[in-house]
Amino acid sequence: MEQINLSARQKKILKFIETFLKENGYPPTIREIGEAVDIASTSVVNYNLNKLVEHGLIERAPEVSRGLRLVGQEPLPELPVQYADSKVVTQIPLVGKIAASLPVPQPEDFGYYYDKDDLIEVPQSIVGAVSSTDLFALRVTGDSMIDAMVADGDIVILKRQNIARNGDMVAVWLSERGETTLKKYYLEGNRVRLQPANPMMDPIYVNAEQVNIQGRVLAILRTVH
Amino acid sequence: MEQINLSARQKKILKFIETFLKENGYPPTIREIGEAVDIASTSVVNYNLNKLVEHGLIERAPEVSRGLRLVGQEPLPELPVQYADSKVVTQIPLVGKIAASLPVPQPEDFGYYYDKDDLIEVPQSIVGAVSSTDLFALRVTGDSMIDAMVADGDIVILKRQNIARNGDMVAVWLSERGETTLKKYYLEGNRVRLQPANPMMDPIYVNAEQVNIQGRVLAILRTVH
DNA sequence: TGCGAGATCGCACACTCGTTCGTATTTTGA
DNA sequence: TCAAAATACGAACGAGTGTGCGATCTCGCA
Repeated sequence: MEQINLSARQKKILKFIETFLKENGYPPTIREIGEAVDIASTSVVNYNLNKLVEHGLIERAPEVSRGLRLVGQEPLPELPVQYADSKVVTQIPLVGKIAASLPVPQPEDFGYYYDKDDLIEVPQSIVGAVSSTDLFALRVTGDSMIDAMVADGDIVILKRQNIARNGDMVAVWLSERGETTLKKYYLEGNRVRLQPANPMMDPIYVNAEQVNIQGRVLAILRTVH
Repeated sequence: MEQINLSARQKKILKFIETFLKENGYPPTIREIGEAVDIASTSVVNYNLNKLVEHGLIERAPEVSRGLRLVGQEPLPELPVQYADSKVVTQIPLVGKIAASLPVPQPEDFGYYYDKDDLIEVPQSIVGAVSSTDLFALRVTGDSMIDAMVADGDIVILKRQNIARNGDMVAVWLSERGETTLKKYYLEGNRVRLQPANPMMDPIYVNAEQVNIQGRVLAILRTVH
């Protein structure tokens, strides 16, 4: 049995490819990998990717953009829940908070273990058949989402995904404004119309490349005391 | 249900994306699709891909090479989960709708039988130990509750009670105005201050005898789509 | 101290690939 | 039958993207 000896960078790269693929349905580019794991030079990413090929962990198609494939795809660790014969509740990790001034927490920020206190229970009738590993929840802090009809203390239940369909309610990071917001998403040409849920508020328009979709909003939950 | 009507080309494209993805692990480019289905122009492929997006069969990431994803091809739906022994959901009847112009439905209005479709499932962690016979749910219609941060289509989960403590969020019927509203309740002397959940809105003051408490709000649930 | 292999960096070339635009052809509906 | 809408075409632009190369850095080892 060959001993696999990966550097920290190579592990990060592998991990990133895995999550990127799951979220987007297509592999990342060399530059996207570099940005994600803090490598300035594309050639270094290329170098490490070739190392991963040598170890047999990935395959590459030469001269092909996003020409990556994971081999030996390991299943993602499951949430700590029991299976039973009837379906009722999905447990969703409450992984952080969301505010206008904060970017949405990323998976590497919280890893795959969750505090038991930070599990939100949601009836499956609400989240549907979405895989529970794609779900996460954030607590809203501050009143900055008022135009999305979301109050301080509300819990937003999201499906992690980076692209959306028109009309979806999404959590987006606006790079130019340095701002997180919840809006309805409409791609119109090469700009995006972000429409507040509150019908009395006006939409804002942003160039598509400045809109980073963090997840699609499935539900909003407010408990009063 | 909308009838999906695909042209032969669009079917071929969809089929090709599927097999290409399975063989390569990454999606095809527009030109690869064109070559496979005998389309000379990339713009025609682009055109038909957008049609598939309109039908909700694929998703596209703009300006991204191979930025395709099939929808409805998700990995197997997660197995439903549940605690082995304890009961984790309470079923609450959705007995009607609530709007500013309507009084809250009374028990005699809906009796003790409910349509099975009109049962809302709520985790017990949200409603606590409240007897399920005291619980009911209403669907908000219209935008009249915007100042309570409650949108059209939201579901309000209530405990039926006629008195409230200061700070409770309650559904009240204002007899003088002929109006139903959701507010925070504060008894101040012999008048009542009703404070909107939205901190930007001002409270209203009503004589105590004109305030008919219909129930205490336990939670508000909003599902998107 | 000196050496050499592995790892990293910056950069630029050339190909890849989504998008756009003007035009042509086919289909649709009154 | 005619005009509008839908679909198709071809070409070109420009940003996206993999690759190659020389230089620099790190670290173990003699």
